[in-house]
Parts: sequence; structure tokens; C-alpha cells
Amino acid sequence: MLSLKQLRYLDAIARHGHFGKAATHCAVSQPALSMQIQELEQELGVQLIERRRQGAQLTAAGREVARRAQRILNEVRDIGDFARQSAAPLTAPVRLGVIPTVAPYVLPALLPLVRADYPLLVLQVRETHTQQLLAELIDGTLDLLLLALPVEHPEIETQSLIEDRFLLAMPPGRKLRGRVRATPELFEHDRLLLLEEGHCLREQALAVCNLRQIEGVDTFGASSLSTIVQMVANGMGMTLLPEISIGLEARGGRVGIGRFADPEPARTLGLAWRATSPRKEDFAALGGLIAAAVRKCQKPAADIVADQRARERRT
Amino acid sequence: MLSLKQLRYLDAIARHGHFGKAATHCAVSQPALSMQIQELEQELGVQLIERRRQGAQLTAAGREVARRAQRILNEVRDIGDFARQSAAPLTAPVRLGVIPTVAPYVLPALLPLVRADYPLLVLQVRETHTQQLLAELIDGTLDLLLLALPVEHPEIETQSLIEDRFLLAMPPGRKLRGRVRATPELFEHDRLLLLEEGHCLREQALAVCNLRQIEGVDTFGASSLSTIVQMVANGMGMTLLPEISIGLEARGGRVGIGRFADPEPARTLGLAWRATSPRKEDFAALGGLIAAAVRKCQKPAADIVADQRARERRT
DNA sequence: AAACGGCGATAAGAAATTCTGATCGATCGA
DNA sequence: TCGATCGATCAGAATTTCTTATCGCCGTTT
Repeated sequence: MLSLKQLRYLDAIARHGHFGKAATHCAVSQPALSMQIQELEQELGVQLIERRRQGAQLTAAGREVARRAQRILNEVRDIGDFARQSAAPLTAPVRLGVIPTVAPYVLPALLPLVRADYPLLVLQVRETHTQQLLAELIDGTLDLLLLALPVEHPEIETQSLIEDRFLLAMPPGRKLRGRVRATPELFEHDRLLLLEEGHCLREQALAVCNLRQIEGVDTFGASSLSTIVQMVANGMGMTLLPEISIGLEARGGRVGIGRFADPEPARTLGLAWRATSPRKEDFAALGGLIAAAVRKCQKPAADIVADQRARERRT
Repeated sequence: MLSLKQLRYLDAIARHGHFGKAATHCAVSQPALSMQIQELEQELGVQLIERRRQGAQLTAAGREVARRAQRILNEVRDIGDFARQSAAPLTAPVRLGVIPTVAPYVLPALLPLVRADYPLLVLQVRETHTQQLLAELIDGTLDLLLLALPVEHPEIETQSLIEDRFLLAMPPGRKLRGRVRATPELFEHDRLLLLEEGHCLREQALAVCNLRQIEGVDTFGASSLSTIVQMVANGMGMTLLPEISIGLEARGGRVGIGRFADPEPARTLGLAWRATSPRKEDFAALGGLIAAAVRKCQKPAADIVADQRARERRT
């Protein structure tokens, strides 16, 4: 009779491509793992693994079985998560994925809130691009994502939390006559500096400015917003900053900040989880905290803009 | 560590509501099952079952865990099915669900074809209404459905096979001037006789005749087409028959058959299976045979219509 | 060419798990 | 109160699974 152990071992082999390493990872001896795999192959009547000199290679059937096994193992883990949640909400670790244009700003505000409200909760945070996050969410490596919506995927459910406006960051001292209008002309003198490919903020900024063409856009591709802000501060161009980043990135008047004309462009920040996840209540509770943290991050933006306008009026 | 055995036992209890019966069903002793369940409850840290005088009752958490367990067990079975398919196509038994307005006509034609082409294949056929079939498909009791499309469900995939036209069945001797037009007036003298609620053919027939109201429609509700044909033969009204049924139901001139004006109304017969099913290739192969069987069933219809027209011209 | 090293299979005995059969205790109905 | 039913408990048996030791294969190294 098929057992979970066999599926666990197969999954380990699929991941490591090596009987010995897989066995170590499963905390059993290599023969134990080998025998279970043989048993599995015999029960299924199909060869799953090609034993080669340089390790183990899955056959076509093996890959398909491993894919299904992984799915099953995820669902088994979900049962455990569900039980833990219903026994004691928000105590099991949450593996949270966050996009790079959110993480450095929101996490410092979020973690104290979490510690205060759910002292037992452990947040394991991973920061990478949307596409990578989604892949890891689906394969069960992550439990929850904090990113920019919308996200369309049949196996994923989302909940939007809060809007995060875009502001224009200019070299310091640049004058503004009221709100900025987002047009390509804006970037005739100053190049638009953007993050490297893969960041959703890059695409959003291009959309906001009605730029399809990469003209006047620096494809140099920085990998963090603070790098870009450095460049802006040195007069190398302009960029769009999300409101949550202003407090950190525009402090001390390093760059000038301008608001866009209504309707102000914005991104929607929200959560995403596997549709089958048993911890939706946990996630909803966390969502409340995250929204609060985001609001905290956005607060300095208003001050900075007001402050700057006051200074301009004085000159 | 969670095991499949525990999930199997829990599933059995969920089905039988009784430790002893569940144990019998799993072919183990009652203590063995009890102990595994206790183990499971301890691992999950949640009580899953209320032990009551009159048997076992799942707690709320128990129901949720059982639901997930059932899903997992289905997917495990799918792995076995997949392996068997890739080892030898179309040899593992197929549990096929068929709607009542198809089964008695198509199966007699289908089974010989199956025996000829796939002598090792065992078809386990179940006949009931669409809704019931869909429920059993999803919970894994059935593998494949033969029914009238469309079927909309996120977990189900379908493939249409063939069109099956509707014909008008009248008391014998009734004259027709060419093709019939499907209007409510058609049923001013003769009532429209239909199957009982739940048959998709009932809804389709009402739609074909542009009848929303149940006026002039006999809600008496027969449970089989041949009953209705009996009634039609005795002058109690008219009905719509699918083309595949004509050979059996209208043989010997028991009832008059009329074709509808173009565009002739028809239903689409097709297959449905779980989107996760590993046996799609099997099903596609079976689909070919089923389409052939349906075509065979439809053949007599043309002859009977032609024959009848010839007789009318003679009188 | 011979020795080596990495890899998975095999073998035998030990350890752990799981099962059975007998029995118990509780509860409900007669 | 008795009897019946149901699930829990217990002790020993049966089965499964694991570990350690070792083998055989085949590239690589010396």
C-alpha cells in the first residue's frame, strides 16, 4: 500500500538528485531510502528513477509522480497547519514572501507590531521578485505573500490591503508648480531611472508615465530603490517612489518630492496565498497588522511633501 | 509523523460514523483503528471525533481534516492510476457515470466495442442524474462521466464528443407538413410530456420549446423515456426524444416522429473528468469509442423518419 | 594498468511500529 | 438490573522498517 513516507523520499530525491543526500535530508540511512523507493517502483509497476553514475535522474513517469507527490505533501502539511491554527491562532511560523520595493520599508514597522500582538508568532521573511515569490508560494515553500496586486492565478487567492501612491523624486532644488502631470515630456530633460527587469514597480512606473518605449528611460537597472535615489540626488535623472519609501529615501531633503495630479497613480498592496491554505484566518489577522504598518510608513511622506512646499514658498 | 494510514482510517470513520464498521471496512481490527485515530488526534493536537453512545461524530475540526484527507487520498489513488495508465493504457477499471437519457441507448452499443478494442478494460457503469454524477466525480467515486454539456466547474474538465438532435414524438398517425417549428402553440392540443425534475433532458426540452412556464406541460414526471413514449403512443401528449433513443423507442411505428425546422435543436454529448485526473489519455481513447457507439445509436433514427414520411405520402 | 572514490544495491540482524484478541468500562434501552 | 453496544486499553505477536556492514559497478586518478 502506498505510503506518505515513500512520497516523502521520492520528493527528496527529486530535489537532490542523489540517494545519499536525499537520505541525509530525510534523516534516514541511504539503504532505508533506497528500499522504500524500490518498493514504490514495484507497487506502481513503473521505473521512476534512472540510477546513473553521477546520481539519480527521474524518468518521465518519475517526474510526474514526483509532481503529484509534492502536491500531496503540501496538502498534508496544510492539515497540520490547519490543526495548529484551530488550536491556537497565529502561533505556527508564517513563511512570508515580500517584494523588494516593500520589504525594507514595511518590515521595520511590521515586526514590532507582530511582536506586540502575537508574541508567539515567528515570521520567516523572504524577499524577491513577484514571479519567484509566486512560484515558491505554489510549491509550498512560502505560505503568504505581500506584494502588488493584481495577481491572477487559479490556485492563488488574494486580498488587497491598502493603496500606495507614487510620488515623483527629482534632483534636489528642482522647482515645481503644483502637482505634476505624468507625461513622457516630463522626462525630456531628466531621464527616468528605474529598477532592473523583474521588479513590478518598474512596469508600474512605465505604465503610469504612459511610456511603452524605453526612450529616455535608463535601463541601467538598479537593484534597489536607494541606489536609484542616490542617482537622483546626484542629478542623474528622476524616478517614481512609492509613498511607503519616502520616509526613508527622501529624508533630509536628499531629493525633491512632487505629487502627481489627480487621479494620483498608485499601486495596490495586498496578500496572496494558496487557495487551499488552511490558515486564511491567520492571514487575515496578519493583514490587519500589515495595513497598519504600511500606514505608518506612509505617514512621513505627507510631512516631507508639506515641508518641502513650505520651503519652496519661502525662496 | 502523519501517515496515509491515519488519513485512510479517518476517512473511513467519516463515511461510516462508527469505529467498528470503519475498521471492518479497512480490514483491520477495531483497536488498530482506534489507536491510529488517537495518534492522529495527538499529533494534530485537536479532537477530531466525538465518541458518543450512538457512534462516532466528527467535530468541526474533524470534518475539515476529513475533507482534506479525502482529497489527499483521491490524489494518492490518482498516482496509482497514472502509473497503471503509463504502464498499460486502458486496462485499469474505469468507473463511468452516465445520465439516464443516454445510458440505455448507448451502453448496448458501447460495450461490444470496448470488448473488441480493449478486452482487458472493465467498465463499471453507474446511471443517475447530472448533479449526482458530478458530486461523485468530484469526491472520487467516479472516474469519468458521459453526459450533456456544458458543465461548468473549476475542478472539472470536459470534452464534447458529438451532437444529438431532438426529434418530436407524437401519437401514431398524426400528420406532419414537413419540418416542425418548436413553439408553445405546438402543445395547445397535445400536452408536452417530460421526465421528472433533475433530468437535464427536461430542462433542454423546455428551452427548445421556448417554454419557461409550465403550461401545458405535464409535470407528472416520468422517470424513464420509455414510460413517456408509452404515454405518447396512447395519445396522452407529445414529447421530445433524443436521436439516440429513436431506434429503441420509436421502433415499429409506436409513435410518430417529426424533425424540427432548422436549426435543429440538439444537445451536446461529451465527457467530464476531474481536472487532476491522470488518465486523460485513457479517457480520450474511450471517447472515440463512445462517439462511435453514439453514431450507431443515431443511425436508426434517419431510417425511421424516412420510412414514416414514405408511408405518409402513400396515404 | 591498478588503485581509488563515489554511488546505489544487497544482506542480516536490530529496532520500532502496528496489529490482534481478549477484556474493560461506560452508556443506553428494556 | 440486565443485556447489548461501542470504543478504550492491554499484552504479546507479527510485521515493517531501519541500521550497519558490505558489495559491485564504473568512472577517475595515479
